[in-house]
Amino acid sequence: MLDDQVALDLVFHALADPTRRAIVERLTRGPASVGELAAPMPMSLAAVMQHIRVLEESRLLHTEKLGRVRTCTIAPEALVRAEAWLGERRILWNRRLDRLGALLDEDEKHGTENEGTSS
Amino acid sequence: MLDDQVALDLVFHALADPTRRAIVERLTRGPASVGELAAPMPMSLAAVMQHIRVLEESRLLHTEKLGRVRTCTIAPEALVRAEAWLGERRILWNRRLDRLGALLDEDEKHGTENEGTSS
DNA sequence: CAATTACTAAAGTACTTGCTTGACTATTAC
DNA sequence: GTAATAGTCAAGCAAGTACTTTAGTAATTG
Repeated sequence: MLDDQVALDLVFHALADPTRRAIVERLTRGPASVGELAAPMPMSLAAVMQHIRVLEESRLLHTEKLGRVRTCTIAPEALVRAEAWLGERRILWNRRLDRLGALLDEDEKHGTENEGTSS
Repeated sequence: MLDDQVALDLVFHALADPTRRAIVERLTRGPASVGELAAPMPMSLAAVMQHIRVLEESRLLHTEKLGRVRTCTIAPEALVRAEAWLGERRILWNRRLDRLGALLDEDEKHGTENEGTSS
């Protein structure tokens, strides 16, 4: 529960940068080396490496070095976790709206005037 | 497309903080005033106000002031947008894995040995 | 072997965050 | 009107971020 919070911190923070999202987008099309990921980016390879480290620490991807090239692969679990958190919020919010709507319908039938949001 | 990127930057950055996620979680149960949101937090009301501003700028919530109390309400569109981005990545990744799996099955039938990741 | 390639490590820097405190402004209550 | 409430503004600060450059190391190639 507590580590869960930290994990979400890391994932959302990792995704809050366009370069890092671009890396994730690239990797959904298949694994790539650090060099391949850096090539289209308007910054130094060292900078891209730092982004990769952030993504790895957030568990959005994992890497493996073979010879002199490090290959990066997406690791979907972290992505799924973030999606689950968002989905949960959406569901709870919609459920609440439904309840509110139902209450309003009830009130309409009985001709009452107050909203009835249980504080 | 370009503003889209900025919007995602803002939403993910806003969600990368546990205090702000707690605010969003609270608001999924219904609107609340700044004071109500600040009460359970281990920081000054001014600090909570700043978090609320970040959330508002990311369009995760909207606020309205009536008399001397400002009421905050969740605004689900931004949340849905972030969820959509994540969902898209997951779908593309799974589709790729399916294709890869199908190729491996094919290869097995034909008794070939190479993987066939189109570089 | 020497040169190239593919990364890695470290230090420096401009900018941004997440707070704080203190002073201030409107409402509302007594 | 005076006092309490609910929020706002702004300055300041410690820590963190997103880069850079420079100087490496370990694999591969010719």
